[in-house]
Amino acid sequence: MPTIRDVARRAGVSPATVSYVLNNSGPVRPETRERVLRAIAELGYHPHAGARQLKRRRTDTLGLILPTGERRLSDPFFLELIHALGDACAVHQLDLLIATCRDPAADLRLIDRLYKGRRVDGFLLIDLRRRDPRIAHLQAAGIPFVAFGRTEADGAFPWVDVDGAAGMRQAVAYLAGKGHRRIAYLSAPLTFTFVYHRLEGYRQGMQAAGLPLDERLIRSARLTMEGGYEAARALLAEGVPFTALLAATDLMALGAMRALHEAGRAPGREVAVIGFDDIPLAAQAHPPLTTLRQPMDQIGEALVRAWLAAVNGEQPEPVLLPPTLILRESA
Amino acid sequence: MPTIRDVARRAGVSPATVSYVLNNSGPVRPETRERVLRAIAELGYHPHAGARQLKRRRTDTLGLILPTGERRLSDPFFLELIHALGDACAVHQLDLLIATCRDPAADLRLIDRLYKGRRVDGFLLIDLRRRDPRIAHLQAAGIPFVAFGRTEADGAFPWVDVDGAAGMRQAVAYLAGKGHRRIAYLSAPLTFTFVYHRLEGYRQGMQAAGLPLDERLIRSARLTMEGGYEAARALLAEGVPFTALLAATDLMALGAMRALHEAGRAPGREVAVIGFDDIPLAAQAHPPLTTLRQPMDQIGEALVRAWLAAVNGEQPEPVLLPPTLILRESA
DNA sequence: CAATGGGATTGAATCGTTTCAAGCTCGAGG
DNA sequence: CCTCGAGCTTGAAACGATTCAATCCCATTG
Repeated sequence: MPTIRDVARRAGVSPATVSYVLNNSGPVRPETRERVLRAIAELGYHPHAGARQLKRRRTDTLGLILPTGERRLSDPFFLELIHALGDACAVHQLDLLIATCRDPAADLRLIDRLYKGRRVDGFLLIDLRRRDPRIAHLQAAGIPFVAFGRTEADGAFPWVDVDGAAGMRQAVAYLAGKGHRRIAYLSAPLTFTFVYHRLEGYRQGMQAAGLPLDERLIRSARLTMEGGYEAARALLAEGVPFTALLAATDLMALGAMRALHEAGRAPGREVAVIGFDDIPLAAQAHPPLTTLRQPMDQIGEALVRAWLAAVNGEQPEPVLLPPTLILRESA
Repeated sequence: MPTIRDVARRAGVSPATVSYVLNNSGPVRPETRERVLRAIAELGYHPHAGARQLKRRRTDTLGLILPTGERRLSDPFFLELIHALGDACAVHQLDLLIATCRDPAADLRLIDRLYKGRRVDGFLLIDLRRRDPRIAHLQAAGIPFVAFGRTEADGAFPWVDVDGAAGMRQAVAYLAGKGHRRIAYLSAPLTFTFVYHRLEGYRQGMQAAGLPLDERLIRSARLTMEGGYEAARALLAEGVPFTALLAATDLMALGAMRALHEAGRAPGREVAVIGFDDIPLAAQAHPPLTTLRQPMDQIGEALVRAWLAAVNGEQPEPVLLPPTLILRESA
């Protein structure tokens, strides 16, 4: 494999000059630059990442930790997120390092190992809890990071999030506009911040629409298809009347639709259903699921941008992106 | 951040000794080792990845490229795969670098950049086509890799795969054993090797069971839920009789179940349905989907193991893992 | 008691970059 | 014709580990 010296020799210059050309630092005469570039191309030279890293004290690598213990992230949404992140990283010439962590207690150690071992310049936190110990740890250790999602305190740390409350308000308003008055809501354990915000949005929406808030219409279930199915079944079994149903995630909405089908209350026709996320499955459901789309590309881009700022020692402003109501046939 | 010299100074030894302790290379007296380990712990020292990389000519990093162009990998199966890989990497103290590539033509260049820039020691190929240009490229360039899946030629390269043909044979045998004679099969574009193998397995299974092969029962569709839905609908619309249905993937099976429901032919009761993959959604379907489970943990482990061998210059034997028939209520 | 030998330890070179300070070239100005 | 300085270019010193060869220590043996 050619090194910078080989390039230098071939171009008849010194390694320093090659470096200047590579990084656009330092003044280089156009014809010299030309010669260097030609030599690079001819040799198929690529700078050695480790060596650069050693000297520049930068890895240009972003660390993403996938929790895989209690709640294994099997929601297809995360696959979309990974794709979006990968794309955004590519745009900014960054690499994406993914680590999994079975033991939820061990992820702090994993973070330390990756950062102190200079494998990554900083982290991207996903799957945030309302009280998230990772935040304090990272802040205390002075490790740059950006979170996808917020914590309860909304303390001063950089995050990017989708405005779940606004989304749900919009959904409720839409349903209310169509005459629905009894709108059920499938929530989930409030450990996760986004679940909490979305529920708040529902409440605010109901209030804004002047609709009474019947707590019996609010159910908590697991964040899976099955969770949605069971919650909807329970709701139907208890005979609490409702004409529309909002779910915290698409997956739950899909499960709920299943329950409605089985109960003979055709989703879309007899009961309006709206989900959240717009996973690929949503469009393929029957009927196609009306949902609030998370702007994946913007999320990826915002996260990476904020991450870069954080790594450069800045304090990037939080970013709150609006979801978009995608009207399909389920509502 | 402490370096190896700091540790050495604190332990009263030379950097060389610390290195020996860290890597278990070279002889070190127990009490010296003890002192060094204490110093490491006290300082919270982690070796600098870049520096090691530079000297050892190893990154201990495995590259995974997610194609994201034509066929964006939105099948939840890939999320499971990523998890399994991450876990296996953790076991072997490796890091997992994920890159996405929008332009299908550009992935060869991406491979070169990552490898020649010594960001990874080798690659993991997924989503294999029957004729896959990446194989030739990697072989020609002498870049270590392991594929998840095979190509048509089954040329001499290391791969790990799940025996799709065996799985489908088993599924057909199971159905035949229950008295089914007319078993429909939802296939997909044969570009992907696994699709081809699974179809072959179906054919072999039918033959082995002494069942007639009615080509009208074999449909090709897209590898999505919608694809399965449409294919099943077409099948029903044409009135070709069948009492059981096999699909190339769970996602397709899920779509087909939807079509059966709509046509009033209750899956599980009136039509037996079997999928392939055992994605998390399968167990949550209604009825829960009988399917062939891919042994994710074994796959991850086998891939990483083979990858390590390949990186060490060996020619690891291909590994063909058997899927397991998971009986649920759909068949 | 001196020589020997093997295990433990160390000094120094090296991996491939970046970057500072120093050097070179060449045209303009005195 | 010399000096000066701007603009390019370069030599060499890091960065933080690994590893070979050399040295040191100490117990054993003749």
